Amino acid sequence: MSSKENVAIHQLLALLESRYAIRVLWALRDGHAQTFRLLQDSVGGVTPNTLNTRLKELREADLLTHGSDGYSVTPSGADLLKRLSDLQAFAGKWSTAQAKKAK
Amino acid sequence: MSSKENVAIHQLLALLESRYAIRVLWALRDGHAQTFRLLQDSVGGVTPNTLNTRLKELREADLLTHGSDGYSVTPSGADLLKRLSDLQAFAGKWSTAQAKKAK
DNA sequence: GTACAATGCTATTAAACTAGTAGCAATTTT
DNA sequence: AAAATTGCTACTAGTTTAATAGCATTGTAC
Repeated sequence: MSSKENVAIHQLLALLESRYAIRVLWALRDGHAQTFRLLQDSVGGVTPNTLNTRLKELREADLLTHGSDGYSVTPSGADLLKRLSDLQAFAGKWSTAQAKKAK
Repeated sequence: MSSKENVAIHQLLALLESRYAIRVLWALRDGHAQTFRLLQDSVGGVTPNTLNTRLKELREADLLTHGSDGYSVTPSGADLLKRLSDLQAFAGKWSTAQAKKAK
């Protein structure tokens, strides 16, 4: 019971744990394609080397593609983003709670 | 419109993007506390240095605590895990799809 | 058809992070 | 009082990412 599903989630997390991986997907969550350089700005603070590495990994994972209009998420990537959308709401609550503690 | 919520999600992702961060939380998703060394085994392949760094960060973020029986998630951490639970299902679909492509 | 800007990157060096392994001080168990 | 278990720390080495510069290609304007 700890085999197949655990392997799957570990593979996925190994991919998403790399720095900027989720943020690249997140930047494309509106479905519109973005160029390499625009994506760099959207993500913020990522170097071209790292961005390119992430893009390769995410393409191999079939979470995004590169068409004539730039990079955009695949159906699979869109599915993942849908499942991550709750993070937005959580981040809001969590962030304000953190801010209160800090003072 | 790109300020508060984006800052929040970026703070959260900066935390969760570190290697093993999500997996530490994930290992505690059943609600039971785990000792440092058991956690090391549950997560798998993490060194004590790294695990300790993650635990500090996650404690400061109020996502987990350390009681007399070991480490366990806080209410906030449990909330986050609830919102991440869809990843399990996605990982399953995605993993098998990847396997097909590989052959 | 040629200067121009924008595209997707690659190259290089330095800093930061993580792995691997050993072991210690403090508590709990036997 | 041994022995085991707890949560770590120390140290060195390898991997990942940052910072900055710039190149080759394509399309656009004049």
